[in-house]
Amino acid sequence: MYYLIILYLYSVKQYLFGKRAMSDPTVEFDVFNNLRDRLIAGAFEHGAKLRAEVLRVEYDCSASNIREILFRLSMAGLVDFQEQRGFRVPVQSKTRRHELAEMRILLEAEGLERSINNGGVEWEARLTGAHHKLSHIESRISSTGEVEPLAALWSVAEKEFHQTLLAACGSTLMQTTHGLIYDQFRQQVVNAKTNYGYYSDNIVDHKAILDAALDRNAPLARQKVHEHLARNLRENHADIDTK
Amino acid sequence: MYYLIILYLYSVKQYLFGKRAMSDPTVEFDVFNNLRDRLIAGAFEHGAKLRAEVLRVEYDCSASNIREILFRLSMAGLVDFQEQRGFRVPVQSKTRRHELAEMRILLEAEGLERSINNGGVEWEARLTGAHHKLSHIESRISSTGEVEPLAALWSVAEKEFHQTLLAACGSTLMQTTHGLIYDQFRQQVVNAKTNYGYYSDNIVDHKAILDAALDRNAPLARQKVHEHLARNLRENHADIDTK
DNA sequence: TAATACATTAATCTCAAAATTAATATAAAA
DNA sequence: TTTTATATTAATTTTGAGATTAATGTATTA
Repeated sequence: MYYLIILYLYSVKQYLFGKRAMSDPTVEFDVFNNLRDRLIAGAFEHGAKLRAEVLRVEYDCSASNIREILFRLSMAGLVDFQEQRGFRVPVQSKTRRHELAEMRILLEAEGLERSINNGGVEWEARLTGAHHKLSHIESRISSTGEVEPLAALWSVAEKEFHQTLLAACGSTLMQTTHGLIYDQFRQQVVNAKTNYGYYSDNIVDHKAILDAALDRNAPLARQKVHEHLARNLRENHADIDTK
Repeated sequence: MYYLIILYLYSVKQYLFGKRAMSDPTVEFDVFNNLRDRLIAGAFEHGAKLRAEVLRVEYDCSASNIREILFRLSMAGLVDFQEQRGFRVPVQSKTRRHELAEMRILLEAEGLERSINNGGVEWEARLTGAHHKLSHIESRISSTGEVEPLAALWSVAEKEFHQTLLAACGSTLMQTTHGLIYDQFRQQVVNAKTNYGYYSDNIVDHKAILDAALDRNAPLARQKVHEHLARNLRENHADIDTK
């Protein structure tokens, strides 16, 4: 039928203008990652509506694409969805921050202990490298006293360090689960008006965790992870709406 | 403009044929839950392709609808997605079952301890009730020796019991996370050819967990949860493809 | 025979518009 | 004035079809 003609014309077009490489991500994939990063980085006001039509023009794609992506992000806990009334950025609440911190402690303490037991020298090297990059950034922050200019760099370095704690735990499920929780925690804590979730104690905290890990001291490592994150169980973050 | 005429005609149609109640779930919601339940119950062969066109006619909706739902289920870990080559039922693997069991132990032990510390008499009542229903079904299974006829009933009762263990832990995040893990575990274990994940030791296991919880003996409760689930870390489930 | 290129089919991905519902503004009634 | 009902606008949900890519079959060549 004439379907073949269309396919042929399409192959001619591909020959003339080139085609997308198979390894390239689709539009969906691109937009998904970008939108996720923006949600984690606090690019939207908490509680703000995420209208498909608005994002559609912003990303130059269809509303269906956006809808699929928002559904996925809602399953990742980064977007709230209500039937017939659309998608929203989750509101920041003390309770939610509290629960996310607890879950991080549970997963990172357990995962780190397993990494300490299973990991070899290559894991130690990876962890040391991640810590080096992170502490470099944090010392620059502490010298200038300004988080803002280095917030983006710090975010990726801090995530890398904490993910590496679990890198040798032997369970991809534990790592991916932790990744989801970590992102939600970051979204809850990040606030453009203040410190992006950065604290001055971070330098000593991260160092203590690193040292305990390299010493293969699992109980101490668990304790240091707990101390590092337990701050979020106490402080009120008065700058953030408590709702 | 003439847009209003259409809206008016639509209101006439609603008057004549009735309209969906606001509390009713949308098509999406319905199909999502049904498809999730089927995936957990083992209605599809593991590794089977989930083609949007097939499911579309089955559920009498559009392919976009199915696509959105499959994306959501993929984020829940119940469906595998690959760009440009669609959705599949996850294959059953020993590694995955192992990791899911480990995560269940971690979450249920921790969650149960917190429930023991926080829960009141109403939680005890709920747990006792859930166990009563479960043990009733399990004793019937053990007397007949046939799991099949009661598999569906047992599945919901077992989930209810294990969810109730965390019901008073004070963290909705921990409960929802556990729910996701539990469903994936069930999907991995369920196999229509064998026992749906049921074991004869379940009766004494569940009873031991209940007793420890009612005794407010957190360490013992943790141990019993571990013993109950650790079976999945040892046995090979030779009946299931190990891949 | 095996491997490669091409033709064909079948799937996935993208899109825009129609169908349906929610939200808002306005008028009528209490 | 307050409330309620109605008209209007704006959003979400659903659909089907076109665009693009993957998978399969067939012929050609080494």
